[in-house]
Amino acid sequence: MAESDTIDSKPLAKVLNEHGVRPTSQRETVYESLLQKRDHPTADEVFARVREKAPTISLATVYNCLDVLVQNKLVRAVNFERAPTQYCANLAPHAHFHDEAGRTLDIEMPTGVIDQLRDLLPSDFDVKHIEVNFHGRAPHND
Amino acid sequence: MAESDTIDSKPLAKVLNEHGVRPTSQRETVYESLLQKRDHPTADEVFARVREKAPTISLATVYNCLDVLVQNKLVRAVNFERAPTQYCANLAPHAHFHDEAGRTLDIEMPTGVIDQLRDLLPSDFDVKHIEVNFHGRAPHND
DNA sequence: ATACGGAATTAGAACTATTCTAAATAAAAT
DNA sequence: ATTTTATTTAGAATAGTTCTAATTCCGTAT
Repeated sequence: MAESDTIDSKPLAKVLNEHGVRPTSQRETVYESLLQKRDHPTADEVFARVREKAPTISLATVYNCLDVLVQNKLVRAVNFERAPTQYCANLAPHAHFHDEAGRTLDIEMPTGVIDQLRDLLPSDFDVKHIEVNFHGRAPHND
Repeated sequence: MAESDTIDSKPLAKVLNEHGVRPTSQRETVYESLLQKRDHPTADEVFARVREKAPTISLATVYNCLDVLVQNKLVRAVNFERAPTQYCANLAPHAHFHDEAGRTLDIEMPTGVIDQLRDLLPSDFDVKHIEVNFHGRAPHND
C-alpha cells in the first residue's frame, strides 16, 4: 500500500487554495482533523488531536488556523453560553443541539425554515447570518 | 409630589419574592435598572448604571444578582460569539438581532415559528430552550 | 540553485470576562 | 436578643483567547 492515491489527503491543499487560504501543513492538519472527527471540538481538543500528526504545532497556531478557516468559510465557529468555541466542518446550513451532557449535534435546517426566520425581520434589515441553538436532553445512543 | 405611589418601585420586592428571590436592595436596584433601560447591557454596564443609586455595590454583587435573576427566570442572559454576556428583562419568547454596530434588538417570535423549530428535532429529544440569533446590519434610527 | 520579502508559526506574556474565596455584614428565625 | 443563614464585598484566581516579538517557512525573482 505504498503509493496509493489517498482519496482525502491530495485535494486538501487544493480546497484550501480555492477558498483563498494558503495551504500550510498546519492548516491542512487542522482542517483534516475537523473533517475526520465531526464532533465539534474546541481549540484545545483540536490541539490535542493534531499533535500526533504535527508534534511541534502550538496552541496559538491552532487558534490562527481555525480563525483563518472560519474567516474563509471552510469551517463554522459555534458558540454556546460562553463555553469554549467549538468548530464544525459542516458547511450546509444547520442548527445545533447542545446536549446537557456536553455533546453538540448538527440539526438539519431546510431553507423554508430559514426563510421563515428571516421573515420575522423588517425588510430593511440586512441579515448576514442566522444562528439557531437548541438546548436540552438528547437520547444517548452509544 | 411627595408621597405619591410610584408605580414601579413598590411592587418590585413583591415581584422578586413571587419568583423565589429574596429581595435585597442590591437585587432590586439591579433588576430595576434592567427594567428601565432595556438595551441589553453587559454586567459592566449594569454596574456603571446602578452605582448612582447604590454607590457601594460591587461588581461581584452585580454578577451575583444577575445570576440570581437569570436562575429565577426574571431576566434572560444573551450571548453572542463570546462577547460579554448581555442581560434582557423581556420575558416574552423572542429572538435577538445583533447589529454590526453593537446594538442588540429584540425580535418577536410567534409561537408558530417556535413550534416549527422544535419540529426539526426527532421526538425523543427533550428541548429545554431554543435560541435564535440574527446577525447583520439594522437601519439606525437615531 | 540562491537570496529576498512577505506571510505564517511559535512560545510565552498579556488580556478580559467571569468565578472563587474568605471575611464582613445583613436579614430571618428562634 | 441571639443564633443561624444568606448576602455582599474586595480582591485574588481562573480560563479562553489574543497579542507580541522573534524565528521559520515558502514563493518568487534572480
